[in-house]
Amino acid sequence: MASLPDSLSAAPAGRERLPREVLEEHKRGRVLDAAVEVFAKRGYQATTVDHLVAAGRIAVGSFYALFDGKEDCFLAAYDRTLAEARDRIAAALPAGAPWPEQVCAALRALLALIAAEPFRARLVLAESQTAGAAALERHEALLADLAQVLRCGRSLSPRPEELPPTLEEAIVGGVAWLLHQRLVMAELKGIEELFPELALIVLEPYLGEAETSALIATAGAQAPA
Amino acid sequence: MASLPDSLSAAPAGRERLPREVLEEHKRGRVLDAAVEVFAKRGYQATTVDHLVAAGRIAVGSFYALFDGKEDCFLAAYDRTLAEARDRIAAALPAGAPWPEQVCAALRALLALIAAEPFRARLVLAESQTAGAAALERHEALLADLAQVLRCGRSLSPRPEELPPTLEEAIVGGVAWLLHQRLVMAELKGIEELFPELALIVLEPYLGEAETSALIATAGAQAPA
Amino acid sequence: MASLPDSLSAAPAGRERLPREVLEEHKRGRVLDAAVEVFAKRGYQATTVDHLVAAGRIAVGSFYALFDGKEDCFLAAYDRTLAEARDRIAAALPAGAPWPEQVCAALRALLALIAAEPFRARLVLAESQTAGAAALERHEALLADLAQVLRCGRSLSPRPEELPPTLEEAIVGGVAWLLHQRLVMAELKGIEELFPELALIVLEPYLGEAETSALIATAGAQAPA
Amino acid sequence: MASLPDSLSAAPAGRERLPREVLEEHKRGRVLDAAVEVFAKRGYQATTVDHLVAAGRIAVGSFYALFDGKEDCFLAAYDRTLAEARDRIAAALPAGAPWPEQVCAALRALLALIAAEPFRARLVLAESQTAGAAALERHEALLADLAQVLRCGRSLSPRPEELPPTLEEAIVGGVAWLLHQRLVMAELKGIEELFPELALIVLEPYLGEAETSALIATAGAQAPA
DNA sequence: GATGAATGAGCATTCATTCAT
DNA sequence: GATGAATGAATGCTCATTCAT
Repeated sequence: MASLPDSLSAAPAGRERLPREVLEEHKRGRVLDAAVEVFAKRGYQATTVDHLVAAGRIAVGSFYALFDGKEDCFLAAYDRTLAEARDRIAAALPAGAPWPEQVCAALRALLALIAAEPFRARLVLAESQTAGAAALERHEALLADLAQVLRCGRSLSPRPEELPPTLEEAIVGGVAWLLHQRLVMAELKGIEELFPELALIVLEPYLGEAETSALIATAGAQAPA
Repeated sequence: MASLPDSLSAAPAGRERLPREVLEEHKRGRVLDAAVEVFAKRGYQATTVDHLVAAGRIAVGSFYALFDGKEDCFLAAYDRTLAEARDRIAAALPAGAPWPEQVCAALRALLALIAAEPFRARLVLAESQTAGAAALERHEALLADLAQVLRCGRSLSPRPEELPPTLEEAIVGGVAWLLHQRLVMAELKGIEELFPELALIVLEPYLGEAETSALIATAGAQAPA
Repeated sequence: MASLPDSLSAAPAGRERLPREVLEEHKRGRVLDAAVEVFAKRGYQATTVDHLVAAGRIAVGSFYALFDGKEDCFLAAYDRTLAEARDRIAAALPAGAPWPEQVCAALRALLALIAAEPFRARLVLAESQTAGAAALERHEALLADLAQVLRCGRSLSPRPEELPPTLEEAIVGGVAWLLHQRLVMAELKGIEELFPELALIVLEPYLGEAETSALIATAGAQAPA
Repeated sequence: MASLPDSLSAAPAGRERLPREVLEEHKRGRVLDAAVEVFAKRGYQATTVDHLVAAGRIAVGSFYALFDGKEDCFLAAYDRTLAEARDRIAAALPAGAPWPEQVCAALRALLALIAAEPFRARLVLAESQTAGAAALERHEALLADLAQVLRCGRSLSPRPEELPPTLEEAIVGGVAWLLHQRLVMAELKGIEELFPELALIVLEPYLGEAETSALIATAGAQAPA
């Protein structure tokens, strides 16, 4: 679904660039971009195929050539959006830095992304729960994955064995809920200022209050844009 | 409607109980009980009025005499279920006991309720997020309310001012997420064993790790059924 | 349907007046009065049995004991209203006066009735055309009847044989249309001032312009209330 | 929609006519023709969308693509029918002839139209009164329009100031009523023979009995079909 | 006789999906 | 490959009528 490999492998010829597959992919991309906005604005359930078709400036038939139906379109939009977000957040991570700083950077990048792309954020963090079973599964997988990432922090804890087994799921679920709330209330102004709280909530269980606070103060100073 | 004769004539005799209003309410109750199950099993979106009507053993017209429509029925079922759950949990609280023990008792009661009534639990903790705007609002109000209750624990913390402002929302959201996961995966076996983890997650931020663990050990020993 | 004969024939006994049938009739009358208003306000089609039942302060079952259904209720209301109107107009006629003056008196009485009872007027002159086949038939019968009455005027014409055969139907239809228009537009203020025009339209074909105008001037002066 | 290619490419060749829009309009026309018949036969109220769909040989969805609903369909049928009738009657008028002869020609054309297209006549002259507020408004506008046309005749009257102000409304209403009666009774045989009566009713108030009779005799002789 | 709860046929409308052009 | 007209199953809802109490 991501078009990166295409542009890399289609290199041989000189002219006649972007022949079929690329155009195809480009079109799909356009439609998905439009779909993200429609899903985010109207909600998955209230969105009809006609809405998507109108927003994507394609014919109904083309829509069904591109996707299996509404749900498939949503999932494609979800996957694409999530993949891109992952890439961007990965790109924002300070390579080689210690885990806590990576977490801080990831949180910052996440909040920046939400602020920059509220529709996409809504799609991934809110609508994914109302778009049917497959989407819910993806949402659960995402949070489970993030919980797994968080679990690495246990090695930094003085007493890892005393942390509750589902601590990470709870942390991730809690943070997701905080963001979800902001998203559905459309209160995105200053969402980036949530960083200290979130960082505290996420890191405190592993580093303790003192160290976490110190780190946040430092990280706060480092924050670029 | 027309309960005048009832209240006048129903007092003396022992027979002729449950005259009009009571039967009416009883019927509504039956329908709501059936609705809870249908909503929980099929999901709100996949549920049609016909499903509800069939499960409730009433005619379509009667359904619309009882409710304004599908959503109204869901909200009524939600409200009823939540109110009853609140009552039961309140009844399980050790009056006069210190806050942490109250929290433990509430958590235990909650888990017992979920184990005993998985359909109702699903309705309140899972479907409420997919049943439209009004239901989502109720769900948000519920979590906000629980967060408010939790906020009382701050007075027990050695350094309340250093707790993140949205800590309670995160805790409640995190716990709700853990339960939600179990609910949608129908993994309810042994859900009551989640108690120690949940208690740790909920209380640790206020009491610290040591005290919380001690309390849980005690409370664990006390736990009856 | 009119209760007049009842009260006359039920005289024998001293006490125990108005036993069953009269009460029954009284109830029916109340319901019909209410029905007239409902039908006139909402229109026949938009009126439901529930509306009639609510307005008549009776139970649904009683409604069906009184009438065969909505249409039957309308027809009963129509008949009753029309019969009463006929009685009142008949009572307003100057016995023994020549035909043109009778017509004038009837027209005046009709306009006064419309002004005094707009709901009833609407029922008879407007809704009767939208209340199904039976009602339409009654409406046609009414106009045909009035046309027949008008036909008496031919003997006053200098050249009766040259009047078009359907002249009376046209006159009656024309007047009915004028009134219908006022009724549906709820422009009833000053409807009684329509008298000179209507009288001219009705009588001119028989009496000629000059005589008719003179009569109207006279009749106008005579008009009491 | 998308008629651009058509207008560009359709000019030269002789084939490929009636490209998109025309077919579309043709379909709508077919459906409206069928609708006229259905509405006329069953009456507006008794007609369901399913009836229209069946008669029009289209799918339910197509019906709603063509019209907003039953009422919209009726109004479209009414407008179309009335417009065509106006055109045909206008085409039958002897250009340059004096007003009374124009009126006679119009009346003849109207009666011929009714005889030729009884369903359409029923739709316009009868059902328009039972098809809801919008249709009734159209019916009133039509009669008001015709009354306005008639009002031109006043200049031919020896004493225009003595004609009642609403004379034209009464004449038009009267004639409409006569036709309405025939229509709902399905007595259309020999309806064209109504011409002399109608002409007399319409013209006599302006031209007097003698002149009108003479004109009708002449016009009767002229009548072609 | 009176009541009104219960019924369910019937209706208008939407929308995901197909397929001929 | 692209188009969008056509489809019709599915849904929510109303309301005239019945009948047990």
